[in-house]
Amino acid sequence: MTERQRGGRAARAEARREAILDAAMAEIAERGYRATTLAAVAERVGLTQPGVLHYFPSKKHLLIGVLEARDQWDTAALLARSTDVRLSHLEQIVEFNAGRPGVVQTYTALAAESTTGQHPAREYFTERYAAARDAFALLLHKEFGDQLPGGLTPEQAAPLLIAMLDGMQIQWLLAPDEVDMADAFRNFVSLLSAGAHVETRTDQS
Amino acid sequence: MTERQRGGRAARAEARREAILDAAMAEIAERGYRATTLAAVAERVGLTQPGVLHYFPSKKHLLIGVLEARDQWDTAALLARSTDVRLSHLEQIVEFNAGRPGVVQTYTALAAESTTGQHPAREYFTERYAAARDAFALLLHKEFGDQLPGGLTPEQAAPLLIAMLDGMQIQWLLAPDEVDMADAFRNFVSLLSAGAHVETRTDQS
DNA sequence: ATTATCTATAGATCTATAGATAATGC
DNA sequence: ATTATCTATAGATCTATAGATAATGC
Repeated sequence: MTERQRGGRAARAEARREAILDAAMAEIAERGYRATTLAAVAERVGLTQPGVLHYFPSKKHLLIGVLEARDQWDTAALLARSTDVRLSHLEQIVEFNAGRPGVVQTYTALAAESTTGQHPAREYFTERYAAARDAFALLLHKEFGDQLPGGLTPEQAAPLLIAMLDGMQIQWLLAPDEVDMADAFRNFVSLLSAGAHVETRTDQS
Repeated sequence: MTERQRGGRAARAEARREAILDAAMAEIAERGYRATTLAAVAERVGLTQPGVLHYFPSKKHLLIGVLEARDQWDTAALLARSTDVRLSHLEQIVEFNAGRPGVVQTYTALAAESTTGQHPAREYFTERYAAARDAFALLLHKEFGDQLPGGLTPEQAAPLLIAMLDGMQIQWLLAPDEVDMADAFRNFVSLLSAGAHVETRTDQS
């Protein structure tokens, strides 16, 4: 820790790596992974292109680095860690992310891009979505029990909720002024709460 | 018509163009637009790469051609044309498309890809989604009136429905065995019908 | 004549490697 | 010594153009 504060060689290297990841994230958010060039990432951090490759030996390694550095904003990861997240927290997260385009954008665009061809992140996203479905199902179960409106189970509703968030992301990225992520989320939750046999009394009613 | 059957020069040219569009569509579905090469498209139709450029003067023109040839499967376009489409028809379309990966896949992947950077299809998709939101809102209005479960209006529910379909597409492309598009659609419709003040009696109840 | 295709290639990128040089810390 | 960066460049692609040749139909 003192070492980090003093700024030894290792600490500065770590700072560089993070700066490169930030730059890569921004580039990927703007162009997608395939259209991102190492040179553009390099320029963003003030290095030459081989300079970047000193820290990440290939473009693929860089992508993996970006994906692994996700945990702060990845909702699924959050749910996996925390045992007691409720829908109201999720709303805050959605709202927070809506204000920071670059980050979430990176993930939705990357996820969609990863579905095509032999993409280096395909496996990553396949596993991530499977985990997200489980985590969301658990959350919905805690929130609504095992009977949702329309006779849906939490397991059936979870993928819909995730899909809705991803799909809204696309619409929002294309028309940020006409579409509101947080509103959409609230509306969807209303749908899930609608039939709710008021058996789970909410604290604010 | 007889001209087409006889196969005049123009007719054969038209057939070529369509074959090229099919090939391009397949390539784009597999790799996305940016990763698709003219050479790969050419090989698929048995031409050389400049041979393809004889029909579409640039890669961008080819993409535009693909997008404009969409009308058969584009749900939004269908809704725009037909005045009386109901949710049950929509379900059939979803089911039909679920069996023909390549086509819908192309559009969802392209739509997501178009959100990044200066993508040649960005404007196309922006307009398409705006039109889709209107069309779906109209459809929902006809189906459920102006009061949906959770107090949602058709205008609020329409983007959610579209988003859900797009998002499910991503999940399905990543895990075709764990995810079912048609099921998801039916489940979402259940959600929309749930609170439904049984004023519209369903025939099977 | 016009249209369809081909070969050849210019020109633009991009990733990744090789090898040199500068800076840092034991 | 080790690490950080740079310059230079090989090698791989890709789009698009130029120009030649073959096929087709008035």
